[in-house]
Amino acid sequence: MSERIERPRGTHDVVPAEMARWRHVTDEIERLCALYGYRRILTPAFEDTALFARTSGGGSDVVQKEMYTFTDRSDRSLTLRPEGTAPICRAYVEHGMHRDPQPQKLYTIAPMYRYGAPGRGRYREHWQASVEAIGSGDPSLDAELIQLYDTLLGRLGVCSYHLELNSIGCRDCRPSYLERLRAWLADNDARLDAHTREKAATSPLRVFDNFLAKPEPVREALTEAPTIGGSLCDACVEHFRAVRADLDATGVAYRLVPTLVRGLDYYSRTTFEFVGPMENENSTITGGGRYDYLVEELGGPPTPGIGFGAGIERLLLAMAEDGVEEPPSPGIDVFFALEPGALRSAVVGWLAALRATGVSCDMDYAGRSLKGQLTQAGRLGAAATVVVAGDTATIRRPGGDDTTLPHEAVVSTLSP
RNA sequence: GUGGCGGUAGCUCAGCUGGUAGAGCCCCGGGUUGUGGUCCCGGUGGUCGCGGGUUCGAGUCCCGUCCGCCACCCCA
Repeated sequence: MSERIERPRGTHDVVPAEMARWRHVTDEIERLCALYGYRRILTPAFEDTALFARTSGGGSDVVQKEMYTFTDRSDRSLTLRPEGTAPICRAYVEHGMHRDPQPQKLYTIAPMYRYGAPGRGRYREHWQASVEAIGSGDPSLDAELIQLYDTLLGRLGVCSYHLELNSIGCRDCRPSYLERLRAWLADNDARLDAHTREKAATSPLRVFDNFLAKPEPVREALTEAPTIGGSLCDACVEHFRAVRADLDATGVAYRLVPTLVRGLDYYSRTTFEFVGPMENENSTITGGGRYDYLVEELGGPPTPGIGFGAGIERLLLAMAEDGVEEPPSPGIDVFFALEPGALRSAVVGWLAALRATGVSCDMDYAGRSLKGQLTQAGRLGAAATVVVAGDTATIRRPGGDDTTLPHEAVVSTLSP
């Protein structure tokens, strides 16, 4: 035997046995997106490295240590997409969608790539639904998008989760907040630990990350730090109020988390995360927010936008965690089992004729005994099993009476 | 990337202080059975993650490496 080749670290296969669950999730996403007016878009798996380097932010973990970047044979720097928003915005600009009716509601379901340490619910290649509404700053759109995902969780049977919500301000108010925060961090430097100091130097907004893991004195100190919520400009306060009002109106529960900052730098105003029931730390099933400057940064006109990335694998884990039953996989219509001595040539013709009329059917290709063939019919969930003898065939249906027919009548009897 | 735990049949796992590999499920066959379910009998299937070392002898001990999981970190 040759040396065995295994799948690369951090990747996974979706085998047929899992496909019913997988399809259940993606079908529901597609159904909801259609219901909310989102249209599907497909973008390349790799992009110009600059697309992510410029938009995600140089200080972000994604850019700093998680990008799959490579040069092709012409020395172009390319990167396997780590997230879905920037590519969709790039396509929005590139195809002049800003000239189409606004907002453009777009979504994709596609694999994303991040070179991080793998674990449960954490993959180097993972699938995400990326749902984006570009071209409107209406706060109702923020709420609608959040409500869409909330509805998805409900439809999929996930109930152990909560929604964390925050506003991180805009161009007008965030800089002054940052200034105040920086000043506070400098004044209180002695009360911080090394980790927090490091964050304070690179991305001050993130000093609140992982709050619960910090030493008690540091936590105590940070509770005194100014939060963005107290520093929003009037427009941002009003926007956030309107978002919450819509969420209240649609019955979406949320927790205000004034320290919630997202991992990508392009966000502004509304940010949110849905946190699921998983035991380990990878329990964020969806994260998203508003990105009112992203399109502009990509060379388009000033254009607001909002979206989220929903991890498919984590959704599946959350469903498993909540004990959601597997949807029954559909069986085939007809299975042909041959008595010893029956001619296969006739059955081959019947299969083709029935399939042509839309009847799904199959027979044994493993040399099984009749009993084995009947077992196989059961495994395939056949609605009808046809036991083929020399000149006749007997149609069996679970719970029904057997019908024995001459060969000539088989196809017409089984056709719809 | 750092630290901790783990890796035995397709799956879930057993294998005591080193003596040369087992169970259940699955799969295949036979029998039973008023039909494809149940039950009974039998069978196929293992580079013990990989490589090296210690030893008369390694699944078992040591080193390296790969993979998984957990924590840190961050997120989907």
